[in-house]
Amino acid sequence: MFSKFFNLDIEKQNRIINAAMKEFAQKGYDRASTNEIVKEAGISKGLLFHYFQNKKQLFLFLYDYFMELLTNEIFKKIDLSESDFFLRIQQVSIVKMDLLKDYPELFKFVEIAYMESSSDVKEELDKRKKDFTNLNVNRIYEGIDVTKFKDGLDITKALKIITWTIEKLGEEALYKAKLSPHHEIDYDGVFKEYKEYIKMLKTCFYK
Amino acid sequence: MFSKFFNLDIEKQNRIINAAMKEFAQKGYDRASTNEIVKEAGISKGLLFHYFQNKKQLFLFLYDYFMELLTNEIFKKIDLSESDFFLRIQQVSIVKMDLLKDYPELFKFVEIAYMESSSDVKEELDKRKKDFTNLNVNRIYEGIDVTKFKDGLDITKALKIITWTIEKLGEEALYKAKLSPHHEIDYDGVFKEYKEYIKMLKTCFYK
DNA sequence: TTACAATTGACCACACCGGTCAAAAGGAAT
DNA sequence: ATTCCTTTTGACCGGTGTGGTCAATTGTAA
Repeated sequence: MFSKFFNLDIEKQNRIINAAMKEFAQKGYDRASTNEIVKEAGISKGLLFHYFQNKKQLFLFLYDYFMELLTNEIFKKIDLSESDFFLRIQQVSIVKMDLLKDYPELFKFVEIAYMESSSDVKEELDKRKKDFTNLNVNRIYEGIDVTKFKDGLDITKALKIITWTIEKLGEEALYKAKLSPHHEIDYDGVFKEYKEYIKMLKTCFYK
Repeated sequence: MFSKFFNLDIEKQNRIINAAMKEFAQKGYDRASTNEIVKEAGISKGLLFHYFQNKKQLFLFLYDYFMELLTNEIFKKIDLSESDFFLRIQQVSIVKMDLLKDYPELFKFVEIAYMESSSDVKEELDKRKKDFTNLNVNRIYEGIDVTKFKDGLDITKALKIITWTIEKLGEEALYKAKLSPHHEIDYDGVFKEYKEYIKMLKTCFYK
């Protein structure tokens, strides 16, 4: 299907993939412009449509490509036998941060793909979602050692509060980075704050 | 400036305001279409531009209109002498929910205005933000009775965890509503869950 | 009947869109 | 130098939708 594309030198492949991903992430499917993609990738319009039949195929290719990359990266680096929830979720956070370093727009792309989905691609996208979402998301909560939590505690709620806090911390870090001069995330600062919150939540919820 | 507009019967004013706000909330400034606005409002294209010089003025008018409405509503219904943080934030949540009932798209509009801001309106918008944001946002944290919190606790962090949890609860409720058949928020269910979370957080952070 | 304000919607020039295709450029083998 | 094939180009196409205009119509009150 995309064998022609994969015969390109990798550097060019990546230029195209990242340019397209960035454009879709910023503007969503409908508003994303193939003209902008080829300009950013430094190739001609014709070439893009030589490798990808049309805009829709390009988008779905990117979706598959990054979803596989994402799951591979996450489950390669996560130790699912770790039963302490805080350590488990810390692993996830670190993998996410690493990915965010290499592909700054990746999560926005995934979010776009998950939420909006213009009618053009919605149907194809929904097929793919069913195979993926809950399967992998819930695996992160599997095998957690609940005996560490205080007795009588609603553990589901506790896990949610912890997850939400960490998510919001990440969002805050991204927002701060956006306002900073070079749009860089202060990883050390974030991690330090992160550990402080974890400590607080542990005294809250652990025995 | 907009005296012509305010001489219209209120029902028509509201139709125009809500149609425009909805369109901007859904698509952001650039993609929002004046054609869609007039169609939704049930007026002619010419009339819109009779009352509002151009798209930019219309957007800024809406921003001012709703920001004033929002602050008025919130501070009218909030008892700032209430020094218990949970009760204080509960008041805010209730006001927000009420507003969401009357203006379902309002918060998305505010978010759009706060985040994206096409270059066309960014400059004017930034001026307005400075006057507003921190002034009103931080007032919600003013005069809180910190003696109720456990000794040695990092209160700033605790307040954040509480705020974030409640925000995420709200987001979750909205997302659920989106998936439900009539897009209705299950207020009773949300409020029940809300109280359970509050109870948990109180045992965490209060003496 | 008149005068004025409110309202219409066909119309404009323009920007940009996804996609095509004849032609040019590059490279390897002869 | 010539051939042949692949890779790459970018001008070009028909189409869509835009923000904004304005001559003409309608409503209204004197």
